[in-house]
Amino acid sequence: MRNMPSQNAIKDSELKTTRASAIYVDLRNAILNGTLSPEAKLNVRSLSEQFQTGLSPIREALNRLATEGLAHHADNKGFVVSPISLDELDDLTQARCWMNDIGIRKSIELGGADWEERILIASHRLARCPRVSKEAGGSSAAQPDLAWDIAHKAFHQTLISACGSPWLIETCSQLFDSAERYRSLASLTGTSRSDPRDEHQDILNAALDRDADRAATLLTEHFQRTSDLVRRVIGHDPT
Amino acid sequence: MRNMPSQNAIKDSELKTTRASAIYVDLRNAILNGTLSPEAKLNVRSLSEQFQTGLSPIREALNRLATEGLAHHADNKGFVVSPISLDELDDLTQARCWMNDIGIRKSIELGGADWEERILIASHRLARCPRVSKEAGGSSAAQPDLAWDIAHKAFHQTLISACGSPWLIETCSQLFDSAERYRSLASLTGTSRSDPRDEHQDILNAALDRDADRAATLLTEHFQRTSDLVRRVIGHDPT
DNA sequence: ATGTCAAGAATGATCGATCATTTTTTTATT
DNA sequence: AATAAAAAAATGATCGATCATTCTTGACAT
Repeated sequence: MRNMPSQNAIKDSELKTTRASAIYVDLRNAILNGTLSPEAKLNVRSLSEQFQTGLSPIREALNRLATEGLAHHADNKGFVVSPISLDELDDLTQARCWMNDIGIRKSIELGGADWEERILIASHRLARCPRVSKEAGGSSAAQPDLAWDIAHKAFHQTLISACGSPWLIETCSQLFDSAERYRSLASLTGTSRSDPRDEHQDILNAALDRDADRAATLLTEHFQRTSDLVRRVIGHDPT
Repeated sequence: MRNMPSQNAIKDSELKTTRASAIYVDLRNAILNGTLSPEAKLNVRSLSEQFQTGLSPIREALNRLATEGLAHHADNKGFVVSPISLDELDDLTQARCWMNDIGIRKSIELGGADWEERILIASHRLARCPRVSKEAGGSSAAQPDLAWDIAHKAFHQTLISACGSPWLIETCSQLFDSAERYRSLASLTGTSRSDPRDEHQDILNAALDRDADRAATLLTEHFQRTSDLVRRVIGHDPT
């Protein structure tokens, strides 16, 4: 109710696209990185002031978010940021395990030398990313490490990119984003666990070794471990 | 471009909900049953006349459909009914096989007596449904058999309903609908193949026998067979 | 004929006002 | 004080006008 997306009105994203699309992107990011808290009311008029725009673009953006599952909508009741729950976290984690299991096995089966190179590069870039933001600059507060998040997602998506199914790839992308929301809310971004770097490295090696069983197992354990961590943090303070 | 959803303006669905939601439902059905052809332009003004309403509700409905994947949208270019392709059909079929394989195995593992009864009933209702519409009544042309479609989906969804994953159930639902669009376009609704009734019956029996491997295999073959049929029909006339 | 470019038309996107519903506050009653 | 009904406020949904972009058309030059 009090958290608001950055007070940027019609800025970055606004170039080239429509207002509705720009706002959609901004709101989506705000939800994924926790700037907009679960269950926060998405008041159309308030948002239209914040974004210095009319009601229509806001409404269109909200409709997209609701269809996507990041917001909830009830006729004549308006929009709300989707709630989170441990049950949904479990469901999400299970789905990620299932989907990525298929994805990496298929990729190992079908992926060529180009795929190997791509996962190698993705892994390398992820390893190079600092886990926490530099805290430098003179502007606003310490931002969550966007670069790491991007590299992280790129790595996971590249792992399954050779599976041959656009549908599965897209689904995994959405699942990754939904899960990222939980990671953000548990403040696990970048500054993560014991050593995720090693986990990613191990998965990479298994994939390069074309050891499907090992890769799939490591990947599944990786998701499960992340989920457990999030659960531990979120499970305590009942938002 | 010429096919239009039934000229009903603000009718059935309009009760109780908002215009946007009612129109969303109508348009969605029109796309799924082929009334709106793939690639058909979804002109906002035309639609607003057809539905006797303003621009906003139409736009909201279209935004939802686009996010859902049933329509495509490009900024400043408007909306279009999503195109179909044999590639997408393959992708969709593969995804259905994967998802339902997991779903039915898990259901067989976790489902109790109540689940057995529910699939039995769903199967019975499906078997009872006439495969083609009665052609009776004095109104418009012979409608595709809506009742069968509903029972058909209910049967498949019930099969996986005990899998324990709301996410998987929802995903299968969306996949079913997307596939239904292909079935409709190939005019396979109700009046289907050699004998789908037997296929459904076999799957039911395997499920009741708790034979996961057999059930999963039959289910996969069922989807594959349907896909092949659709491919045969659509593959010829390149829409 | 073909290609280019400038109206003009069509369509998409946005705005602010208005209507409808829901929520909150106030008032009346026990 | 507690409850219920009524009024007021707030919010969601919709409308029609307007602005912006894209598409069409046709004059013109080559």
